[in-house]
Amino acid sequence: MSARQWLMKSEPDVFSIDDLERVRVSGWDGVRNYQARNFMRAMRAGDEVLFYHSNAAPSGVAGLAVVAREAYPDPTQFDPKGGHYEPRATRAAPVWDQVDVRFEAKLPRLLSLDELRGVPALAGMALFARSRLSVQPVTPAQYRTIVALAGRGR
DNA sequence: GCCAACGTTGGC
DNA sequence: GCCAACGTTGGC
Repeated sequence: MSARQWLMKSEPDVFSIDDLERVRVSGWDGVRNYQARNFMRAMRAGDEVLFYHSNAAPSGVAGLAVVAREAYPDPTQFDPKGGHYEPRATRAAPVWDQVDVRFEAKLPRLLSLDELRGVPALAGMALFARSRLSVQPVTPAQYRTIVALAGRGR
């Protein structure tokens, strides 16, 4: 089966596309929403990811990544001193998963949420209707549209 | 920093 | 199982 496409949000103050470029591969830890977790569980190695900067000025799609490792337990859920501790989780029965993503590219320019909202081909994106969902599927057509937009300029 | 939207928790 | 209270996300 060919790769599928996703959008994943990160606050650039915490972890940006530039950080991913530096480290090349990173675990996508800290997701604490069931729907987002379930989407990560559905990811397969090689799936394509739009790296979205949230809580930014402006927010928008900043780069491309690829799923490098499929879902496995997020280690931060076991750390009582960390901000992502999950008291219900045990090693035998973890609650939260993460995937690893590999840096692919920075887009030639950031595609802001505001600009994406104005693109008719993207009208159905979960990004607009489900603004709080930090991991979400993207259709191949939406993915292609965004990559093409980034290369074309405004 | 504010606050609306919305997901989660917990009392009943 | 309902739903009010609470906490978090994320745009602005």
